[in-house]
Amino acid sequence: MSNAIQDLDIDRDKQKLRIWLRLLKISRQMEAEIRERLRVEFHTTLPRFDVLAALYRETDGMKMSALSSALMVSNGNVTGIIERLVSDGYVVRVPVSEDRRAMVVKLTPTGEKEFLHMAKIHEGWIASMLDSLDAKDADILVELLDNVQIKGAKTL
Amino acid sequence: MSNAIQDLDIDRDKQKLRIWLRLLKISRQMEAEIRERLRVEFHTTLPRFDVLAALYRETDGMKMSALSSALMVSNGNVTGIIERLVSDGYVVRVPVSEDRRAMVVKLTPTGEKEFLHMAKIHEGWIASMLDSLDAKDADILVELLDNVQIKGAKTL
DNA sequence: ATAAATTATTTCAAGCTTAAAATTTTAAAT
DNA sequence: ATTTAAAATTTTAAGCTTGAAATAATTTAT
Repeated sequence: MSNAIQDLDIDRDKQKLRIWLRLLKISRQMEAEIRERLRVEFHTTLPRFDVLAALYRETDGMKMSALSSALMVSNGNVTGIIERLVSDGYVVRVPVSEDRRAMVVKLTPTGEKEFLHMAKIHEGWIASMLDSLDAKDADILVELLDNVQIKGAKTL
Repeated sequence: MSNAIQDLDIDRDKQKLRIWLRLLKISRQMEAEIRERLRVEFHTTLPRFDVLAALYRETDGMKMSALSSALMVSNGNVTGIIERLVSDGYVVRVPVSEDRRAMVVKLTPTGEKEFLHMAKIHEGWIASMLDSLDAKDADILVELLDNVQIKGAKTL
């Protein structure tokens, strides 16, 4: 490979790195803000919110393993979060009759009500945080992001 | 406000939410992959790598408070990470003569050498993960991301 | 000079997170 | 039928993370 082409590759690598660092900064800023608001407004945490959101989409409930793979976190992690949600009455564990190893987790009516309340307000937070983005840029961004494929990573 | 305009606002909110969810998915996928590779290849963690990266940029070292605000994490968090880096010989704590409350943290030669080694390989990981992004789209994306301002969040 | 407020850092308790090991149950192979 | 392998989940140990409280030192106000 010629030196000129090698230099181009290095520049490309640096540009990808820049994209990653910028992506990381934005998502960390937004995540920190969301965590803070969930804590102050709703006395809850992002992992708990994520679990409720996943369960809301599945009316019939989810197995522990389905939850952990949907959220891309470890099994043991979900165990702990569910324990706390159960003791708060937002979620129930139901044994699966066909498979005595498995547990299905479902939202309680209380959990569903609480999630819907939070989700509505949460959507407003996101919109206000991304206020600087005009409709045209948002269209381009959504298109670009939808087409990004992370090579080497598990595809959720 | 007319119903038609209200509907547009709701659509805009949903689009912002979609951008956020997509952004979050990408950064979590990449972060998970990077954490995994740091663990397997270098027996280290992302927070430790982040601290080394911050210290590498500041030859004269950083105070604990400067580190925690640069990384957008709590003071107590940095305390623990630095403790482990010190016991591994990658970092030293130097008392500040003018202010007996403060501590300056610096890379040791070992820490710098180790960081440079990892950083070079890390850059390659990022580039390969974002391989699906062609140069043209990468240009547009970097431009868009650079202009995003997160309203209501602390600006790093 | 003294008191009060601020700043730098650490400690603490609680929760999040992971990988690895252990349990229990189911399925497959012999 | 028995053994073996695979799957679902929990437990455990270690590290990350936070907010709040505690310490210690500096700065500001009186």
